[in-house]
Amino acid sequence: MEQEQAIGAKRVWESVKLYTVKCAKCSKWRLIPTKEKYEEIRERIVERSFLCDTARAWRPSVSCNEESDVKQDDSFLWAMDKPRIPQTPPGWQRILRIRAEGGTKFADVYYVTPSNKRLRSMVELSRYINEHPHLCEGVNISQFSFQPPVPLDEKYIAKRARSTTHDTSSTPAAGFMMLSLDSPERETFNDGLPSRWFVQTTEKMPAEGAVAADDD
DNA sequence: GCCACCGGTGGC
DNA sequence: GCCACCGGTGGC
Repeated sequence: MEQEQAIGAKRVWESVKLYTVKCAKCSKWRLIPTKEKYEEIRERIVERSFLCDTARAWRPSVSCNEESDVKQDDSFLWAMDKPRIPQTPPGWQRILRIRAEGGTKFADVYYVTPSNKRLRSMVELSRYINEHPHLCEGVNISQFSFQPPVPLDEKYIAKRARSTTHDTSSTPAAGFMMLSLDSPERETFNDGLPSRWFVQTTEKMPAEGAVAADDD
């Protein structure tokens, strides 16, 4: 039997590095330790408000009296995520890729299948499920959502290809990211933004992987 | 040659 | 007007 050797070969790089959710009571940001936990919270945030108390499950000492885990300043790129996105089925990955600043879109969502195939849309997904029933037992399309987050800083996206040719040294959006969830209390944000999830990245990163090594 | 990334567009 | 979908392509 061939192992999953091939799986490690393809590197799938998630833009989001950090996840945070806002306490519905004190409005402070609490970091979420894992993507899995974050997805669990995100799925049910509307029904179950997130509180600092919730974070005690992994951080017993935390309370509303403590300072926010993260400051909402511009050292990060923040994006609002959507609630009710289903938890990713076991064996699959839901990947968020943030695009470079100044483009026409903010982010792409895709799923990586148990056989390490990258799917870009519901069309591709349902085709895959049909063609690989043995890999997709107990899985159906209601468990998937390609809904991307939106940038908190709307200037991140160029509204449209404009005549103004700005020669930005367009930095790759790759960086440390933080995905965070606002409290679900109010239904409308400032300009009727639909939900209150956020993603953050740090400032510019030189390039993917460039930082890691001191060379050799 | 592959595939990550981006823009175009058709359907709503 | 928006956005889901997918084709093109540039960089590896």
